[in-house]
Amino acid sequence: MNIENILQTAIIGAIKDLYNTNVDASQITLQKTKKEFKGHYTLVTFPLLRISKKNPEQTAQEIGEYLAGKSPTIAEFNVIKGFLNLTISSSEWIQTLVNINKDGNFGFVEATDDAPLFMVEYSSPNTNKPLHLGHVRNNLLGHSLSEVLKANGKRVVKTNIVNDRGIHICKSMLAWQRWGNGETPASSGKKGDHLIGEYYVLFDKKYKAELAGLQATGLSKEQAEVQSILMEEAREMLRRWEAGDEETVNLWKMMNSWVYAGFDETYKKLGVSFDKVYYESQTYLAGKDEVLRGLKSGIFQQREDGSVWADLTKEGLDEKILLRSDGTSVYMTQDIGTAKLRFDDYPIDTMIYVVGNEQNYHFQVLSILLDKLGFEFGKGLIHFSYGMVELPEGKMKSREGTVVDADDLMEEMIQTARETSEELGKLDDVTPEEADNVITMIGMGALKYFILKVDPKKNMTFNPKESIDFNGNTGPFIQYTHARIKSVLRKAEEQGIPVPESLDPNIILSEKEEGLVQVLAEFPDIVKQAGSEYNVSLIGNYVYDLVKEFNQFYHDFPILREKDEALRAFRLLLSKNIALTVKKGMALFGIEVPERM
RNA sequence: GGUCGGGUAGCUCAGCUGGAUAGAGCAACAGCCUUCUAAGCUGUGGGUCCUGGGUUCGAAUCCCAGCCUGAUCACCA
Repeated sequence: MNIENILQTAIIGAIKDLYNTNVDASQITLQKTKKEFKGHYTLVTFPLLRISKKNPEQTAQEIGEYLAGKSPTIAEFNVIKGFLNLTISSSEWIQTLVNINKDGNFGFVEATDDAPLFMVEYSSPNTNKPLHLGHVRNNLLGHSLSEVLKANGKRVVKTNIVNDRGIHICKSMLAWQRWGNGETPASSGKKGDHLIGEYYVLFDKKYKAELAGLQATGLSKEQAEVQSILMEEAREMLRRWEAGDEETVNLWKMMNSWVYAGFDETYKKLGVSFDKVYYESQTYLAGKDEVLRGLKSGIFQQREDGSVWADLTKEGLDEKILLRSDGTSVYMTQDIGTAKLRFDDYPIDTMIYVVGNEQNYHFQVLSILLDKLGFEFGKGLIHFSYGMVELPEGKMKSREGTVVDADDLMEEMIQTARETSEELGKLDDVTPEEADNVITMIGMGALKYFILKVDPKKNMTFNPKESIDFNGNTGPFIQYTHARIKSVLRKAEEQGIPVPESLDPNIILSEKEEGLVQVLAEFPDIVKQAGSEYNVSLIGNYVYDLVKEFNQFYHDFPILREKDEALRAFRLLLSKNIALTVKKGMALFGIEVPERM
């Protein structure tokens, strides 16, 4: 039972005794007191005037007097206009801190075997090019959301659907076959996904040259596209693949394995992982069966040309094609198939798709279709929709070479962290291995925090320069503060000052100290809110607040030089628990915090 | 054109289940290192919360209309 709940209950009791009326918690507006006023929590009395039948000041005064007289929790109160500001007693904050310290799982709920099962799909790469900045946001959000859900006591299966089939893959394959001279990741030293990406680009280049050549002979653009030999060869390759031609399939397998090795490296560096990976090459046929089943039961309709459609005009949407006239699958068909397989594999309660907001419509439709087909999670599926990542110069465009490659970006971040650290003479006293470790944490922390602190649904601007700024609301600042706290704790140990388990309840605390405990105590609510709203950015902004408050405190109130033993004990225990909470909060972002930096 | 987002300080972003004088960081300027880590701290300046209506004791927050902006509306994925 936290202080806010205690207050709420006390206020409900006060209203019952004073005005003989029963109210529930939702009718009580309790908020943190603004900094410029004295107090910890503020009761807004305006909504209660109907019950008290008195003016705001009188109501606030009456409730204040009642509470102060009855509850030892409340040390004092003041009334400003209709606002009742309540000051919680120091001993209550001290008890709160001791309780937090005792709770090894502070802020986290342990999952039980029958807890709701969430499946979180994220990443979803194509195998014809390396991951870029947009994927970075996707992967970080997916991973972080999974961690937040786990912290809320949910069972989570992280999944990835790899788009490993289709014409785009064939383009890379064809280009490699034609112009590759047998180049492999091993022979060239290139990362597999980058190697394949190069051949995809090469195909595009050659294709464009071919088109230009054809157009030079007087053909229109459309005519040239039809006559293109390269494109026809790519299509032919796709047909051979679908027919199971051994040579083609072997080439496909070999090149895909290079890409997967490359992706694995990137995922590892990003710190993301999956419990179950699906491949579209293995799921796209299942969707077709589902659509045919729907056709048979009259949910879908077939047109004269053989194509199958879903009529969603009743739902306010359009008609949607599910099978082409030649019987082949479209994107939606594949997603239905993948959903079915997942549903067969796991007792999913909630399915979450971490996919960019350009697919909002797609998921709206998917939800309806799955529901019509009888999948229980269909109606309740959640599209965790996030906005685009733009650069200060504008949108990323592969054609214009403004795509930021994920591997390059991470390397750049870590490199900058290294340069800055060396410049400042940090890490002079540690081994090169430790230095590398810390530098990686900082570079990756900067990147992850910068992206995750922004509300997912908003488009954001990623400024590489600013993201590597080590001041302000950044990952490194949080990591830095953590390192300082750990330093204090280390020094305390060296000096033989123990971090206590319990505290003298009669210590006189400053407002700053009480305020810090108050912020610390909010952590479980923030985790809960982030989980229920599927908005992970709340975590980052909370941790930043906590860390910032501590940093300010840290300058004004020396911990180890405090002469009063009891007060010093309090500050040590507070520091320890703030460090721990920062670590837990950052872990929800997949950000490591160093012991020293 | 239909649908769905977004619009808050010069810039990047919080705040949005309605509450007090709208907050951070960056950038600018002025201070603070014999002190538990200065990757820090303190201070100053900076606002039509897109506009106009409405609901309310009270609106950045809710409702309506409009403006700007992004996404989407394919036998692409």
